[in-house]
Amino acid sequence: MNTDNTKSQMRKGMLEYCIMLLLHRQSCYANDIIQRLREAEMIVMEGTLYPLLSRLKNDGLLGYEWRESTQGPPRKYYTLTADGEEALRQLDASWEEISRTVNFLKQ
Amino acid sequence: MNTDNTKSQMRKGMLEYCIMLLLHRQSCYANDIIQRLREAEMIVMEGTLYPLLSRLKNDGLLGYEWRESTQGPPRKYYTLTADGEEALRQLDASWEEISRTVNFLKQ
DNA sequence: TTATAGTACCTTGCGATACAAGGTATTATA
DNA sequence: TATAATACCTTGTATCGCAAGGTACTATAA
Repeated sequence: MNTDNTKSQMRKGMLEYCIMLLLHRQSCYANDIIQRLREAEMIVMEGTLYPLLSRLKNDGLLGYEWRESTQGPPRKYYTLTADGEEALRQLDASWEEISRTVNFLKQ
Repeated sequence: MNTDNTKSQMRKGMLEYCIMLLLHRQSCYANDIIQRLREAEMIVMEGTLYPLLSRLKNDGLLGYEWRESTQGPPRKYYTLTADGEEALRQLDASWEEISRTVNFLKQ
């Protein structure tokens, strides 16, 4: 029984949405995001996150700026662009639709 | 902006769960499932559904039986097995967890 | 009887993406 | 000066949804 696989599949598509929800509230750099999503019980790997952030940036949904750190190398802080905020609103709607679907099917 | 792509990604992982929710209530054959999920606003393609049903059957989560049709060729009706019911309960828990995560991130 | 349309099942090839593993660069500390 | 810690990124693999194409059976019309 591969429930773990299905479970991870269920979480897969939600990742972008969750990351955008996070960035809607505050700018973050990669390790911030990993940390905060872990607190929200969603595990993300570095190898997943970096390409995903690049993808969203190339799509114009995210921007970033370098900030110095007192602890090590500089950090790349990502922020939602106006297009990103608009996309997030559409994803909010998609999430609502999925919720409705599941609740409908659960009767 | 590829919101459609992200939206479809969001739905991706939910498909198995939704199909199992459906089969929990009644046995269905493929076109039944496509029809009923469409009513629940979740679009599924044949090329997606058939391999998915085979996968779940091979994992022992679904069984099937052939039934004659008055309208054409016989139909393959799928039903949740006991293992399938158990897996569904675990997916219910995963869905609850994802809901909590999203609501937590939405504040 | 034969041809056509409808229904139902399945497979192949492609693209997208999460993840594991490995790599590079910068900074602080021993 | 060497090591550890932090931070960024890339490559290779496996999975999976989807579009397109294919086979088979049944009913209907010519």
